Amino acid sequence: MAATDTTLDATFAALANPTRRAILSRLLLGETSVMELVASFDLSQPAISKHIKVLEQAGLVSRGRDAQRRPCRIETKALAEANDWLERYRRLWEGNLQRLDTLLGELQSAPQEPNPST
Amino acid sequence: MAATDTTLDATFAALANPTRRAILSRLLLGETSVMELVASFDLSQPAISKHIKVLEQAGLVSRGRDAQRRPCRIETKALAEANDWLERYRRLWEGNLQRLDTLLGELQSAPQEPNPST
DNA sequence: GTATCATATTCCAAAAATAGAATATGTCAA
DNA sequence: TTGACATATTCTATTTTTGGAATATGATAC
Repeated sequence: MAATDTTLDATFAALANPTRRAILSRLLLGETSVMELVASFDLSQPAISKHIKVLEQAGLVSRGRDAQRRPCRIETKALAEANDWLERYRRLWEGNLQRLDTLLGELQSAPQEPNPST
Repeated sequence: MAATDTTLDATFAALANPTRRAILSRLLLGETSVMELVASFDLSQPAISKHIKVLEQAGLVSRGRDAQRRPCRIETKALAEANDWLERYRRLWEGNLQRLDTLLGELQSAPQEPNPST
């Protein structure tokens, strides 16, 4: 259920490119063909096809078939896995900060002297 | 407040490497010096220093000073921004699926014939 | 000052990412 | 069939990433 190292590598690497993130944005509006994406992105058709391939191999998009078109749609599983990884870190670390805050709060509850410099 | 394209590029690219994610894991246990990381990772000291630099430039870690040591600690801001980006997509897309489910549910509430193949 | 330890940087090589041009494949319509 | 359109792949060049060896810098101890 948890993402493997390799899966996360592919997912984060796919998300590290602004064109690919923009493609995902576009796909939020609905299934989109390659040529539609080419029209939006000032990149050659092969370049867009390759970006789609990267997204597909990372499991972030899947393809359908509509006559000659191979419409792309977003897949949330890989997105959710990357999300889970980040969430876990964020929570653990914010847990640390929370404990630090608590500690500092406790120290402050038993003050020795007023602090001169703020 | 929202992450720029460039920020997200750097953050996701930094997270796309398993060694760098492992470094972040280690940092969850607390501030760690470069040499401690070198001891854990079967990579040369320069290699580790460079990974730290990537993480630092992505805003994922910051450095302190402890005599000759430059301990690394995790920074949550960049992590949170990447997290927000993913969350937004996940929610929007799951919203789409939700609406689709609703639509299918509505269609099913007014059935024409029993469905023969499950 | 010098010696030592921790870290950073430079230099080099190998591998991967990115992009376009040309070309191949696949699908449909007539 | 052929022609047209959508997409994929190959080839090539450029850039970036990754890593190690050697070296430089920086901080401390003496």
